[in-house]
Amino acid sequence: MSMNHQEIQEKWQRFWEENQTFKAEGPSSKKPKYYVLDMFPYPSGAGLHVGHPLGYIASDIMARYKRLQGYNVLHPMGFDSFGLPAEQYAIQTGQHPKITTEVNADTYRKQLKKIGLSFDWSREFKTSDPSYYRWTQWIFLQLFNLYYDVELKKASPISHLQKHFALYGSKDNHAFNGHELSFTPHEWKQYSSKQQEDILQKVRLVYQDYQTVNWCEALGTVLANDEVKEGLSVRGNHSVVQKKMMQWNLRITAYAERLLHYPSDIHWPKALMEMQQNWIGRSQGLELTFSTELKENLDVFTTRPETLYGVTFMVVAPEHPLVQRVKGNKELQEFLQYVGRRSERERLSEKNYKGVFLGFHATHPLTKKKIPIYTSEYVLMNYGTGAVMAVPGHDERDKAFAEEHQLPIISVIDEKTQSLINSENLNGLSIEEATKEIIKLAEEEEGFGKSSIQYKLRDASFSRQRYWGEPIPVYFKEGIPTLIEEKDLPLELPDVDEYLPTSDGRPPLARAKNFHYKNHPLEVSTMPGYAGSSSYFLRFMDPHNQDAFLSLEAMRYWQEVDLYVGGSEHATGHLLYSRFWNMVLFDLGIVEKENPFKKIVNQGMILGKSSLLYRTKEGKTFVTAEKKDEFDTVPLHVDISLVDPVTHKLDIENFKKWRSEYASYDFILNENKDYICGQIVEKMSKSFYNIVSPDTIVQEYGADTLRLFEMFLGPIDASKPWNQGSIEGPYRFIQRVQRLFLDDKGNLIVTKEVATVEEKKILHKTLKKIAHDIEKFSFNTAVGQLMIFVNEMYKLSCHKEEILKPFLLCLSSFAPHLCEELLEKLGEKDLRFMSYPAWDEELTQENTFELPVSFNGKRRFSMEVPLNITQDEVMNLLQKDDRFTHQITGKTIKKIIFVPQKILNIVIS
RNA sequence: GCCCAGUUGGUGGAAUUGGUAGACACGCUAGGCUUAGAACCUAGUGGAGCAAUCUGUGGGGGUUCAAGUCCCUCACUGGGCACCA
Repeated sequence: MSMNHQEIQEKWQRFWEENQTFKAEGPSSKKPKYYVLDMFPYPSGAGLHVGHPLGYIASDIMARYKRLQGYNVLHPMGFDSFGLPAEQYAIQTGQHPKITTEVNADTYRKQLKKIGLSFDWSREFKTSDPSYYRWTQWIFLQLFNLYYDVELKKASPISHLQKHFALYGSKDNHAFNGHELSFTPHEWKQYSSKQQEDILQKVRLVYQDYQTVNWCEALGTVLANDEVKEGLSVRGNHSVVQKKMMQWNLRITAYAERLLHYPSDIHWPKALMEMQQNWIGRSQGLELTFSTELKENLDVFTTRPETLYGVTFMVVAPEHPLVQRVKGNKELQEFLQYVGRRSERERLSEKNYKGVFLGFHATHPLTKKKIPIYTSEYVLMNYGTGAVMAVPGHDERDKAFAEEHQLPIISVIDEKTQSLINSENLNGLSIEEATKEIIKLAEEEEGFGKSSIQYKLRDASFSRQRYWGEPIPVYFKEGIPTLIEEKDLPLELPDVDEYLPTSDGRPPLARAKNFHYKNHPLEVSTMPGYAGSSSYFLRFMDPHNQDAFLSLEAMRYWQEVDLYVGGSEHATGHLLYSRFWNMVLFDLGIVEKENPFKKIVNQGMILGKSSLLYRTKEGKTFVTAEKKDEFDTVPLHVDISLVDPVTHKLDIENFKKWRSEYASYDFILNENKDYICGQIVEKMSKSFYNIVSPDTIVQEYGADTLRLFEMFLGPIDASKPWNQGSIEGPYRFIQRVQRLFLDDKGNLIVTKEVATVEEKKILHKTLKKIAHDIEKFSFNTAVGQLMIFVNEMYKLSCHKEEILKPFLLCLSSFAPHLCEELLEKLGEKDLRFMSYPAWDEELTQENTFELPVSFNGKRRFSMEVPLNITQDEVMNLLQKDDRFTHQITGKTIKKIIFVPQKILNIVIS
């Protein structure tokens, strides 16, 4: 009789809770620290499916393993609880999102505990708790009071800059973006408070500005670039248009260069870093000034300075200021109207480059030729200078435009020799030499340009016209955005009668009564979803501190997240914003490390297997999968609980009950009179009826089996379908482990016998391999090793405590409930006071090995030899071996390759 | 279009980084136990062949004594970016 996993789970989960087993020690701990963090979830109404815990289980194994290794492990969990679904539910039902959030978080917490995850729940918070978002708002205050100093390369207090302005005006200021300012100290003093603030807004790290934003009418809010895909909102697929609005923004562009660099001790997946680097999109080039027939010059940015002689026309974005200078050009007006009508999406998909000549010219800085200036959609206002020097000879888009408008195309680089042609005195130079030469000309001799670096990264929009988010701690004093005082934080989210925008289109917070501060109106937009998640990992270090965001002791002790587990989809969102906030806090001396996450592991997605019925297009009939091609059918998702997971046979009776509208339908069956469903692998989703809940698995097989199974599915970072059939393996393994310790009646059969060398060797090799696999995050092979160990014990009929007890410690990170129970039966009180067994290095080594012997690269046989055998010794042995003499009879040995401990290859002819 | 990752039995996946494939598990086959079934235990299991042996890591080519692993090329799958000058 095997133990009841339900009972054991409940027993130990209660034990852990009562004894606060996983509570991390404070910063005064003498132990070394290890901080393992999971990307905390948004608690949705659907609860967890088996895909969610994949990363949690992996990080939990690491946390438990590190505890056994003697580390003080911080392994917290919380909830990213601000967000759209709760708000939309509130709009529909009138229920306060706080309540929805609470209920959903409770469900999540319960589900997570059932899996036996060793979180320190004493540190839990939700981002929507006022006691937490107080500190999110506090960081907003910091950002508001900072500018980025390009000389010091760090954030600095805005008060320094104010002093500079009063003494020297805008001259020689080192503020990022400060070059746009131009005033004397006298003028500064004459400015009104409002005018001064308008200037400061141009340099603050969080600032208000009219911005062309991604406005989603259907969601009634502004979206960040990464929340929009191909002109549609990522959430809900609603259409998104460009609109000018007064918005709060984060000046993340100031940190573009610093965000590009990672310290050498950081271990992130390569793909993740590349994604971030592409997103930041640094390009080095030359900014050139072309004089025009108007008063204004035209600045362009190019990464190909060497093609300067190939410029035959200029193109500026339709939004470029130069375009507005043109008056009374009917064709241009029509064109601008046409552009204005088009959505972002249409503009991007356009491959025929329409454009209009503006009616005047620029002068080429070297040839002094007149170059016509055009405007076209393919040039973007928000990259570089919003204007390009067109080189149709070497740029596809410029070429397409030139062909469309019959403009000359000059080739300046010979394709064969890769050297310059048609470029006057540059002719014959290599691309590299020519680039240098042009830069020299531009910067020094002729002075028409300077080296420049451009980034694709844009400032991040920080306003949302939404209710369920952190209120922005700003009020408007005579129209001047002013911070509320730190002592008055948190600025709590007010109650409203409805969660919709007002009739005049203002955000829901505008509905709140008395939403004022010192009799002035408060900001009514709220922070975006990423605000709450951009510093939560720091707050976990010191979650109950009422006086500070993070105490000095906690910061010095915990330093950074050692291991961060989560999905790679956060590469350009959460992970980038978090690094940015962390860098600002680093500049302020509030955090110890410039980068917050030392190692990141991206877990893959567990996909669902959906079942499909095939309905004929006309007629009320379903066709079995084998015969679906004989009919014209449309697929229909059916709940996987109605389908046999192995045979894919449909339970027709229950299907008809599930969907009564199909009760009268006919079923065309196969030869065996069965209806077989089609299968496809896709994301687990409510709407596909393919969700497998961890709760049912835990109930049927136990939490330990679930944990082992999820780890055994494959590499942690791979996406893989949930394949329920193979859960039997880990389930049997758990049973087999039990049977090593207990007989059918549940009596302990473990003996105190002394272990043999062979048994010890197996144990110590396992201990070593498992430790290595865990460190390498190779959990699937680790589980394999555990299984091999148990198989070996069966073969040897070994029930010796000396061997089995250390094995339990090794297993306990994977299957904690079972191991606690068995260890208790062996007289151990509490896993907390035990440690991962040290292995004897000598016992893990073999002193002989199987040397493969091959001839001409073909393996013929192998022989057991001592580890350190020499080539001569091997050859001596071989002379006496029939298998060798047989092979070389009548042949000559041309060459012998002997690689110690690897192979002996004999080349014969 | 560009960048990255991948392609190994019926299935999920191993392979000490160039050392002679397929660990572990599922499934399947046979046997044992059982009145029977379930569970469990034992053995087998890439393909072909009675066998020796041959052949095999998406296709083609190459480097090497030796290639799943390195190079070139093509195909496919997944992910990211995409008028970024």
